[in-house]
Amino acid sequence: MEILRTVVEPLLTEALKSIGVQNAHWKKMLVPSRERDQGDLSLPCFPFAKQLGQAPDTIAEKIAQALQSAPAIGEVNAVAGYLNIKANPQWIASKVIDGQIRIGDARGNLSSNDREVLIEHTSANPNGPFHVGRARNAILGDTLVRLHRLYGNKVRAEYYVDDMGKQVAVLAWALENMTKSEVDSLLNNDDSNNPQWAGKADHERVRWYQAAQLARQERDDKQAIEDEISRMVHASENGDQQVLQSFESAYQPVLDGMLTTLERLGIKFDTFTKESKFVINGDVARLMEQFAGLEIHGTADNGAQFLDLGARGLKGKTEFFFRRGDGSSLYATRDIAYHIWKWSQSDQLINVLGEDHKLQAKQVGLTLKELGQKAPQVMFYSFIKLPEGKMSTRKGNVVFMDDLLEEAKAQAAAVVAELRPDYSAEQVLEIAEAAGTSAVRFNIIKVSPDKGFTFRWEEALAFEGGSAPFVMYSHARSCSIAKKCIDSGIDIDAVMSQDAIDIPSEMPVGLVELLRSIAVHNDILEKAVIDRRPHLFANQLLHLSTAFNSFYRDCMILNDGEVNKFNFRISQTARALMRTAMEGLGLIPLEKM
RNA sequence: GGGCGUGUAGCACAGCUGGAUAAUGCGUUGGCCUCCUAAGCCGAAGAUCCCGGGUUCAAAUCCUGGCACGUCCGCCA
Repeated sequence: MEILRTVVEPLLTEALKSIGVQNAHWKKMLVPSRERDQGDLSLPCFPFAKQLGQAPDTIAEKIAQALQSAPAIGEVNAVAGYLNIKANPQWIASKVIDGQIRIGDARGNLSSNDREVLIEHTSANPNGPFHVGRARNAILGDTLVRLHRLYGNKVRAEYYVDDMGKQVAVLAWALENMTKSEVDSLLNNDDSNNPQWAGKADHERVRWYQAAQLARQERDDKQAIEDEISRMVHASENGDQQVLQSFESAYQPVLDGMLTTLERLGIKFDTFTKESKFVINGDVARLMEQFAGLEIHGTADNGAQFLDLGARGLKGKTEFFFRRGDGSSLYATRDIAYHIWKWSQSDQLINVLGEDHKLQAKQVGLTLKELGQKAPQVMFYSFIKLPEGKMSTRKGNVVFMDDLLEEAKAQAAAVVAELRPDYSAEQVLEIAEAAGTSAVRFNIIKVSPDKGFTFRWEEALAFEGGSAPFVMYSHARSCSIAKKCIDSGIDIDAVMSQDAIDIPSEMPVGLVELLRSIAVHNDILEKAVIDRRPHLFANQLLHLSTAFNSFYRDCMILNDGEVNKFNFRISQTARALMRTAMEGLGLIPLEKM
């Protein structure tokens, strides 16, 4: 609780001086209390024991007595060698009532500094529909974008389009050289695809891609196919406009289909940058020339070139190849050119990458440093597995995002229809869409990115406990009560702007817990943003919602047509915080559900 | 074989820049709707924090050695 720390630190400095502690090392020992019942900030007194020649219990006791009181400080107690300080709930309440709690805006309308953060995420090869595994990148990346905006940063969300290389070449080749019946027969007429996605290019064209992959292994003329694809790949890497154009017409509809899926999850990008840009404009060629002059540069027998990053701390295989024997560039080389360009666009770079890219990211980072540039920050995430094992399109062991979202909506609709029998069918579907997509997002956001994650339908579609609908429900309740106030003729604007609001001297536990949660809300947002750990904020929103529900139980806002102004103001603050936090996580803040 | 990551109640997951009685949800279980949305609230039971050693006043957290799982170790992307 940082707002409490600013008050407590000077007082604690004095108190510690009075018992003989002069230096300020203790400041980093003053931490949020682990035992929430005990306090908001705690100072373990064990390290002072040796210095003062006294028992930690005694020291804690002495500090407690020497600590000057202040309006911010509620209880101070000394327990088992800890000095525990609890904020005065009335003091927190006064801060809330005075509007001193930052609400924020995840849509980016409240940027409070001029730095711009460029967050690159997703950047999936445009060769097929998103499955749940690939979507973890998009959901985490978009959440990071939103949280930065909520925090007050200017953000640019960027998609790096892989518009050259083998994967798109295969897709382009297939679309130009294979008929539908060929594709169908190669895939054994197995159309397990959901017919609902007929006409959606990512689902349609991926069949050509898959069929081509089989053709490359099975067909009699497979060598000819390979030669042709190889020719296209190399032409693209040399910036051949005609080939690049044919690639684009192959992948663009696929990419559009993928983006449609993401849009349903509230995910949007500000800019798209094509990989070929840096080949065409000569950056890649110049970069390779520059590499050749570096002291860690090396050349293989066939003329391929590399940098030996072993000298820069890379372990394992230390040769980082940036140029093939035939002189063409490699993916990582282009990625470095891309990063140099990105640094010209922004002060802070963040990439969201799967754990399989760790080595490559390390190589790019070290090379950028070798060139005198900074390495980007990276948020890595572990892969999503299915209970049956690794997700694999080839083996058909895959859950498509489009199907998941449909299923989520259908199951949510069943729940809504049962819980709210009086709602119209249209209303039910609207709520179901919001609850379903939010649930899917939240399910992925709330776990730590570096934790392996097993996708289970029953968990993704759980609509209670620690889920998005739980949060949405708390928020909807806060909206409902406000609406009720308006409906009973109360001028809520007047209540909100009224200066003197009495703060009750007695507070029920639900209210106190809500105030404490509000008081740490922005601390946790900051930590989640700086540490790139969105799940921390997801957790906070869960706590805030739980606290709101307890407050709602304990504190009547509307009683016999009379509004309790204090409770109403607290409720409205919580409502605003829940709303912006939900937007920050990409959940849809319905006002009624 | 080497690098990196993960291992915490039946299940899932938080805590990991050392600090108290290891938090939360599901599941199990007991209560609460004549009272602002019960998708809710309140209570109970449930944990050798993967294993062994070490550092420390203090280890789930740091070091070290194992084990298990994931991932990478392409002149692929």
